Amino acid sequence: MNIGEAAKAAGLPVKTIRYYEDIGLVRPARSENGYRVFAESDLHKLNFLGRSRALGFSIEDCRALLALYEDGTRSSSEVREIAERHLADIEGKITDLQSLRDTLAHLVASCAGDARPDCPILDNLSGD
Amino acid sequence: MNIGEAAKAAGLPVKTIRYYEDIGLVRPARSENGYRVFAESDLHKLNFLGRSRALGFSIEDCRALLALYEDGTRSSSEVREIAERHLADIEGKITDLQSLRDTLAHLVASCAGDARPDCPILDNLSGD
DNA sequence: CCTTGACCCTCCAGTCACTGGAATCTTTAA
DNA sequence: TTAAAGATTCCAGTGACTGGAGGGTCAAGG
Repeated sequence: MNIGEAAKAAGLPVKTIRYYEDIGLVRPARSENGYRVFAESDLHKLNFLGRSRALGFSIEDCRALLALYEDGTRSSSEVREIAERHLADIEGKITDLQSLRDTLAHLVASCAGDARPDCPILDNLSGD
Repeated sequence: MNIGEAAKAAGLPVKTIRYYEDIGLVRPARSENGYRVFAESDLHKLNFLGRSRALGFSIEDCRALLALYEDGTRSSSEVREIAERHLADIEGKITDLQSLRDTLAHLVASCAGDARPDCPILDNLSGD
């Protein structure tokens, strides 16, 4: 299976798959002409990576998760720790964004948004 | 006023201020020895930039906001538009993160997190 | 007068996870 | 035969800084 087909099957751009090989996340074989050849196991890894990335895990987290996935002697606590850290990270980001949103929403609501120059948004940014 | 003092006054790292000059957001004067000299107006701009960035506006948004701030003939609708776009962007991000959080929270909750290898998190990532 | 340390300068490289593009080769279908 | 599609490598750019090397400048203390 060539890279284009693998990309379709995994739902990832071709470029991304080449990048994943570059950084050692997948190691597809090569045929005589130099083309990458993806086996079922490679496809499985690509799908795993796609799902992990979609959940927002960093590449390094994905690397660790993939290693744990392939390690039959893992303990689920190792996996859970990674996921917990990521979850905490996301919750922090949500909190930060919510506070930004509240501030911005107030500012937007207070601005007439007409042809006049007076603008509470700019007033706020310039230090009131 | 040298860059170090300006950095303290604006609450920004020295490096960041140099970077802002690089990309044309501020244009401090120079003294004979080549040192940057920050006037009150420069400080004001730096504070404006710090607050805009803290609200999550992109550098290009900041550039536009600063230009509007300095343009007495602006209409507040221009400012409001930028803020509204940014607000919508943030709300989109919050929604995305919340859905990630929900998924992750379920996965974390379903994982024993003990010494055994069985792990619903990995099961999910590998496609069930 | 000299040194020390705190500043300041510029320029280059790295971050993260790709993405775009150039230049080239191989395969496939008409 | 030829054209299109798909493959290859390598280089550069994204956003918004940040770190570091290698140097210049300035005020205070001995």
